[in-house]
Amino acid sequence: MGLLQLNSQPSTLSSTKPMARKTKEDAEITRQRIIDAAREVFSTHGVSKTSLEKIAKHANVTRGAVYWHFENKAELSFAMREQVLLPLFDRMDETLLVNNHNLDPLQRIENFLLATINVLNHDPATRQTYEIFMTKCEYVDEFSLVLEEILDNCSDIVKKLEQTYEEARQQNLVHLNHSPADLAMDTHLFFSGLLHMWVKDSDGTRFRDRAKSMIQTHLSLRRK
Amino acid sequence: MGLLQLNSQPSTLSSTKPMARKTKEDAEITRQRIIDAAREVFSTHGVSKTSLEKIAKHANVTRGAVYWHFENKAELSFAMREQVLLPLFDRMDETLLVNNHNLDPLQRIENFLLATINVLNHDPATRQTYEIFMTKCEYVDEFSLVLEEILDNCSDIVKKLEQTYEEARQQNLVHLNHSPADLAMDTHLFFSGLLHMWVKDSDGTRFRDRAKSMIQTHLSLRRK
DNA sequence: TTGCATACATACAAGAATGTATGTATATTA
DNA sequence: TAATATACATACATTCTTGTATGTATGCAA
Repeated sequence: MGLLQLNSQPSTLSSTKPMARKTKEDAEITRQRIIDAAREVFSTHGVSKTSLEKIAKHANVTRGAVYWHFENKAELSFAMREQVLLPLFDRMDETLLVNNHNLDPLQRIENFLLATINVLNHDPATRQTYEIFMTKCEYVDEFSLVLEEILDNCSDIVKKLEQTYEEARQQNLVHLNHSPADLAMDTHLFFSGLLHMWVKDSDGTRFRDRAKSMIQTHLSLRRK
Repeated sequence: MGLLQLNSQPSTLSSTKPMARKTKEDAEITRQRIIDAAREVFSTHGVSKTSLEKIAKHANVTRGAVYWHFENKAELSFAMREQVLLPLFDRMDETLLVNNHNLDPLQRIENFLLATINVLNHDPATRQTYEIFMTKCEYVDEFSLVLEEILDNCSDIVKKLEQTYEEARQQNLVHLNHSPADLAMDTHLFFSGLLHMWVKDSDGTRFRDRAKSMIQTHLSLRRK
């Protein structure tokens, strides 16, 4: 699926003569096709056991094309990761920090968590990318850098959660005997665990259906 | 390290003549040496990029020995995993369920979480194994089975936590508006997230020192 | 329109890893 | 003590994968 010829050229539908393309737009399409193919193959065979040859074939190109657009498998997967990370952080800022529709801070936190789960439920690309980087990827060599990035991002999330909990404290929505910093970290750890469970329950029978309910429970646990 | 000759034979310390051993005890030692070597190499290079040749050399044996004791790399890593999982579950039952020293249920939960972190802090083998299976292993092919096991184990843990929270409820230690099941799942997700953070913060500068404090906070959040 | 850079495809060389087959010396058992 | 199974070491064949080098057709710029 997703492997139909996407040429803008007169589509001679048989690919007997692989004609060389070159417009910048076509190249960009090829690049994206490679990323999409990589995601699909990674998610079934894991990063290590996926050769660039498999990815290329899945994208209807040759390894030449892959090496043209990406230095190697690691760089390709990093590009793949960025495509879902950037929207995630945008969503976080929008949902969590912007005072939407006069929602109270705790509701904004709940909405942020629910929104993330929603995206995972409805966007296969995001879901697969999460699965790949959480259960089908080994954080060694070049991938060690990703671990550092993840820790940085976590700090960022905790910081923003803390900011929101601070608002909640000022509005007297939470019990006063816990600091916003602690509440933020507890929520972050909860959500991190939730995502891991959600991803691991890939057939969706054991945990995924409980996720949203658990988010509501978690928030109600700290509302005054 | 850990590669000293462990022969019970007259230790001709130079290994110029690799003599064939055979007592059952020696074989068991060899088997354990292979597991130890695998753990060390896995934890630096990841499972996929570790060849059986590397493991064998690190254990001062040949691939022949590895293939004698284990079917393949997957089976070897499964054996490695079992060695830390069994003690974990024993510890859980002891710490969590047995009514130690008349500790109240919430204290027993706290102790269980703290004890697990303590083991990670003090036992390098357990720590490395956790790191391997959380960040240096891809859950595809044969390893998919491990994911199922993990989900089963999680259900087990949640069940025991729920049991303990039920005790706490009966002793009026927690707020009554949350079910033991929800409290248990929330705690499990918290701890799952905590372990992932703990493991990822491998240099220990960002998160590990906060772990114990976060556990105490988490428990105090639900104490009446 | 000529020429160069782009966007690939193809070809090549080399190493690495796996599984198995085989050799072999020593414990163990009968 | 002879026979067999154990516990490996060694050798071999094959497959996969990677990186790079090279070929080439086309878009685009001057």
